[in-house]
Amino acid sequence: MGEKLTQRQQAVLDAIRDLRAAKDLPPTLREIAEAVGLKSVASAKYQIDQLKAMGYLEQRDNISRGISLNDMDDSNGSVQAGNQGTQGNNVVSGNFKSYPLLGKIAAGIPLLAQENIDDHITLPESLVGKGDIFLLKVKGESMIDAAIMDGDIIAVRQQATAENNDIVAALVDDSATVKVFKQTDGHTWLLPRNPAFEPILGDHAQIMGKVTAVLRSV
Amino acid sequence: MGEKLTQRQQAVLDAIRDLRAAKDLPPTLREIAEAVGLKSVASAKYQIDQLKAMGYLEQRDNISRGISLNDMDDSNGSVQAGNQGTQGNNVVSGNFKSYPLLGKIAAGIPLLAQENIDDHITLPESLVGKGDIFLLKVKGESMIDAAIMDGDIIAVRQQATAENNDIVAALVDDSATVKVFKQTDGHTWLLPRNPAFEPILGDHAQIMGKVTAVLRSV
DNA sequence: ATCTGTTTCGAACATCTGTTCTAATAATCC
DNA sequence: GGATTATTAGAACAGATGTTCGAAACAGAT
Repeated sequence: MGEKLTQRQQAVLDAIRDLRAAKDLPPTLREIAEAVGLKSVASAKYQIDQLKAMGYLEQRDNISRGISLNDMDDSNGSVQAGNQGTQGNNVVSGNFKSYPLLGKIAAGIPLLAQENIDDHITLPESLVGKGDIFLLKVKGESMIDAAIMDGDIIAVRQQATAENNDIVAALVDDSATVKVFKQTDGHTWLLPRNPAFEPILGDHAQIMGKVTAVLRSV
Repeated sequence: MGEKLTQRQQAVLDAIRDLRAAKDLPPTLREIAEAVGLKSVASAKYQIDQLKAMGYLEQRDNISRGISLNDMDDSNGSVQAGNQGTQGNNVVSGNFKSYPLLGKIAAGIPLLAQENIDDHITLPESLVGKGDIFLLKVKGESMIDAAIMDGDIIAVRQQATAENNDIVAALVDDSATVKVFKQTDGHTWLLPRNPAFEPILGDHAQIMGKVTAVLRSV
């Protein structure tokens, strides 16, 4: 079983792991086929059979979603010199979670209360980071020089305070805003990253959290 | 949902938890029916519907083994409307696919050949759009005014041509670059969105595709 | 090119699985 | 007891899912 994995096989294994994490449920053959770009279920099954024969996974007969991965990380001999480097820089893999997308913030209600939640989006945790994360849709161009555009979705890690130059989401007059956090001689400022906008005095603002990711669909 | 559970309901919940633990897979309605001693699938479904209405579990429509228990720790009886942001129960929305992250582009080789693929990332299709999508890691600041930073990951929909003002990924001298596509009087230009960079004559460039999404971890 | 082995596809099929209906049974209340 | 509700059962159906087969597409070697 020490064989080297083809790119397709690696993609299938990655897809199984990610899909399982994303939905908290092992994928079906069709889901695998679609995720990997195979147009036939039979092709997915073919790949599964190969990987099964190589010992990379198990599949229970005739059981829906009966695929389970076998942990065979490294330590396996016969690792050819070939593709070792590719696995190192895993940008995203593994943990997926469902994050709430906040809509209009209602005054006097806990941030993550049902009333504030518009939707849920499942994303890789490695993309948005650990902690209590929620999502916000950016309105306006005040942060354009920080490469955050109108309509972008930002991930925010909940925290009551921040450090200088952090990009934070804050609640000012019951509406959420994204700005750069800056504290000087006793005052808190929320700075835009756009010359056309004015800094906001943030002494009475409530820091929602720190921006940990930016997502944009164009 | 403060109702008291009947014996049968408790048995169903226990069975779901036990079966899931035993096989590392949520049970089907028939498996539940057998475990609890119900002779009809419909009876199991009836119980599931009850528990679902009471909020003890979720079930995804028409998805096999789509039952997941809701953590409602009875430790505190006063469960007010403002439920904590229990991240656990997903409202998983949309299709997930595994997309290849391209690394260094090798000359004369099809874009999506094995040699070019560094990794795979599974993302919601709704984020990156439909079509043949691949991912690229952005290097450099040439698109900063389009809110694309160094280190961002972009999703690219493969297509050989583009329309004016599209943001495209193109292959120039065997290296990938992200620019704005512009065609004027017989010439193709690849325009940066940063005054510090010069336009590139793209007549001999190969258009890889159009940028459909931008992802950034900060 | 031809051969050979691998991979993909499409379709048909069998089975698993969720859904919906009706009727029968059990439990509860008056 | 009778009436009402809750629960179970059965069957038929629809959809999801795994399996199998043959042909086609593909890649690599001869």
